[in-house]
Amino acid sequence: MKNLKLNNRQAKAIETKAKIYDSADQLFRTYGFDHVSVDSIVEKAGVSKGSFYVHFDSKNSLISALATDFVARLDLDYKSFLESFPPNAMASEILLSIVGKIVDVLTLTIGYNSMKIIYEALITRTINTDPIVGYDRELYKMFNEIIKKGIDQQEFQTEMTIDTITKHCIMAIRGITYEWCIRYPDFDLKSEVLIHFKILLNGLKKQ
Amino acid sequence: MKNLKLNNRQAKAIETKAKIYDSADQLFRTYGFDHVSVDSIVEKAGVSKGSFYVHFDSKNSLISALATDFVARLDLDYKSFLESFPPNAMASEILLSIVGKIVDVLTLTIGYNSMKIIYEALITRTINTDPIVGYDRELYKMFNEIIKKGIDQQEFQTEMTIDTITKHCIMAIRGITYEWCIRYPDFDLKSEVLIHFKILLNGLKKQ
Amino acid sequence: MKNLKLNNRQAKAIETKAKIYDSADQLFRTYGFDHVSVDSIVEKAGVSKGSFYVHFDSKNSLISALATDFVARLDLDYKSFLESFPPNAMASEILLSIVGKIVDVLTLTIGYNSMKIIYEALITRTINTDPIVGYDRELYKMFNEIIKKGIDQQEFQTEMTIDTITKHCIMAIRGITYEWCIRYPDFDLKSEVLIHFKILLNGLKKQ
Amino acid sequence: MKNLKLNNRQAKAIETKAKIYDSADQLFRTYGFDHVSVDSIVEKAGVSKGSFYVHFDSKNSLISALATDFVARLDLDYKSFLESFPPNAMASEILLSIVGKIVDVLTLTIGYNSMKIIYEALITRTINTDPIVGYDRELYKMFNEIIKKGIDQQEFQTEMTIDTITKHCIMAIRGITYEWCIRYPDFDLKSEVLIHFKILLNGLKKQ
DNA sequence: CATGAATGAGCCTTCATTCAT
DNA sequence: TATGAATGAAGGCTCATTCAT
Repeated sequence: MKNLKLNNRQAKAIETKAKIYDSADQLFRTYGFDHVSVDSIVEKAGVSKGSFYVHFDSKNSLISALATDFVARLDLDYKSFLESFPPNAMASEILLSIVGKIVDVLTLTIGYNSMKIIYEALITRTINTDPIVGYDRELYKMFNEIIKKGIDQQEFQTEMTIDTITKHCIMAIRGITYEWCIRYPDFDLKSEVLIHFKILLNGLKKQ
Repeated sequence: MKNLKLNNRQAKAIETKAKIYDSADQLFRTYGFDHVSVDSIVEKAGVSKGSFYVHFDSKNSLISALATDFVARLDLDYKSFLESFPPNAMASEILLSIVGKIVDVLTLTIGYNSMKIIYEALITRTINTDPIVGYDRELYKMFNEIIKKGIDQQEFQTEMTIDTITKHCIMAIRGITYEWCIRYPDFDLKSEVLIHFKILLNGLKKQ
Repeated sequence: MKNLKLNNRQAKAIETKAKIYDSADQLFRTYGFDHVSVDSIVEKAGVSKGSFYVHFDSKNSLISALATDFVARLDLDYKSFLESFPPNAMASEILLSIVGKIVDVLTLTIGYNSMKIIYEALITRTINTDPIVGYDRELYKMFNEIIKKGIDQQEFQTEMTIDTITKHCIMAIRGITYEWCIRYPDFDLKSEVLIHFKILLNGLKKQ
Repeated sequence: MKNLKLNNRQAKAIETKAKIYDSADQLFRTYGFDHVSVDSIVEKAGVSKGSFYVHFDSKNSLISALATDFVARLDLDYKSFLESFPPNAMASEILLSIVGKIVDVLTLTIGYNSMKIIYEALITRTINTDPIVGYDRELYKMFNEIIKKGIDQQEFQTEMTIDTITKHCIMAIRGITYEWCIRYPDFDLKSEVLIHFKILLNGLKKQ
């Protein structure tokens, strides 16, 4: 009986936390981390301010949690996309496809607003950036595999390590996305990324 | 004689403005635009708050002025560096040299702190970003010339326009610098930029 | 028991709000809305500035609340005064009495200082003027009844609508009160209002 | 020769003063006294801030000068209008005409904006209100004459002194104009003034 | 007379966090 | 767990006036 009560309370607690989490998510995507106050979050969630600090240490820790989950979901999506390729597909093709997929997600699913907010947060470092830029992020592993395949298939040169090439590919995407963020709306992310990768892949080819 | 007197007054005014300007510059470089208050600027400058608003319309306009001047000085420096090359130098060599020079300035002269602040401001768009990212910035013109030379010398392929290549080169630098900003200190800007350009130049070569 | 506790907290909060409210009321009456800062209000109330914004959205909303309550109390007073008249009293007599009562309240209870502040605010429109000048204010209804009675009793002419006469009566009071505000202390509000109403009532009589 | 120079200087000075005066006039009419800064006045006038304080003791004294001149011009206009009546015209007719004329000037020539600003200033008393509300204002003399004529012609009752009636007439206009200011644009000044005067004149008639 | 740089008090509002209940 | 009142530092900006030149 006591357990049951506790479970009820726990369930309520989880629900409360979820309400805060979801409200924050929506608000942040719309207005950015800096322009959303704890007040507005709890108001939208319909809970008290005190509750907020019961469930999250600070505004920043909520942001971090949000970002981590977000990236994890993203990479899961990319992974399933990647698994849809036949084993004998060429690495450069796969690379171009996944890059295209990523850019589509950035522009269509996530959208400029949210991306800008994330890229702001990354450089402002009010949050733990590791889930997003850490080399153990799932995304890096995926790229790594593809590059490795390219080298094994003798499509890519071996002058640089797989890790190096991986890093530079993802860095390129991030760099061009940053450019997109600061040039929006006068910048077509997809075409620019594809152009850049065309040069990069050309430069990586075994000659 | 009257001119002299006026000049004295004007000189004082210029001095005051400079004190504000310099104090702001130092504080911004250390703490970032958002974390420096007008109060702290005028305190450091040893002038009144009213004086601040005599010389600058707002905190933002001061930031803009600062950024514009900054970039102009930078490009002047790059230009004189560029002019030191012999006319028959190869485009890819010049490109690599100037890129190296730029990175040296970013890391050694300007420093991480200041760069991060600028990159923050760029994405936050609290400032007029045009002097920095506008395609009429002197830097673009310099790169343009070099690329053109490379094409004329039949070193680079002609599949893309000069402007496109120029943009992608500078975009690459900016992208990697952004990466530096979010990875510092675990990131060697110079070596990464050079690696990236090695790939890029390789991909741009006429084959 | 829990309710009791809650009530204690709520009581404290109400008390805090009241302290702010009362302090503001006193200060406004003395110095006028424009010359009382939020700082001075919270200082007088002995609470923090943050508390002010917990209880009121803005300085202006406090002013509005103050004005609305003020007028409501006033009209309640007038109403009870009005109800003290015997049903067969003549309309002109009642009118003269209530006008006299109003003027007494304005001069003796409220006082010149407060009145001037309200009349300033009315014309500056820094506040929502509706509770004071809106035709649905209780005062208008009272006057309406009296005028109607006067017409029913064939004391007043029927050339104008009841509403028109009502408006002009109240407008006259307001106009003369404005005159008082700009001529104080060289102006006897009561005698001037009575003279004016003597003329007005004379002009309204059935002939 | 010295005189000539001085005269030139004096002429310049007068011109400077006029420029300040005119600029202030325009700005005040548009934005109100409180919302026009000395800075904006001198900017519009194309003179220095120092010059402003050479010619006017303060912002307030400029406002006062402006108001005085303004009223004087107005009354001159009313006077010439009054003189156009035939000597045997009835007082009530003249009164109604001049009142109509005044209201036309208020609404059409001066306009709501300026009137509101004046009525604000009157009650705020940042300025010397005497030129506007002083009983020695030309307007009072004109009304006085008309009322006197009405009494002489046995049109008006003699229960009140000429001065009293005069005051109440002008007070009525001012009161209704105040009402206009706080109700604009939902208030037709002219028709309301005429209605009010119809009642008043009716109440003043000899019976 | 003219200039305009300098002053500095004043003002409203925001917000993350704490803590007693 | 949940509440929400209370805190207080921080921040950008306005403006009438002065005064040295």
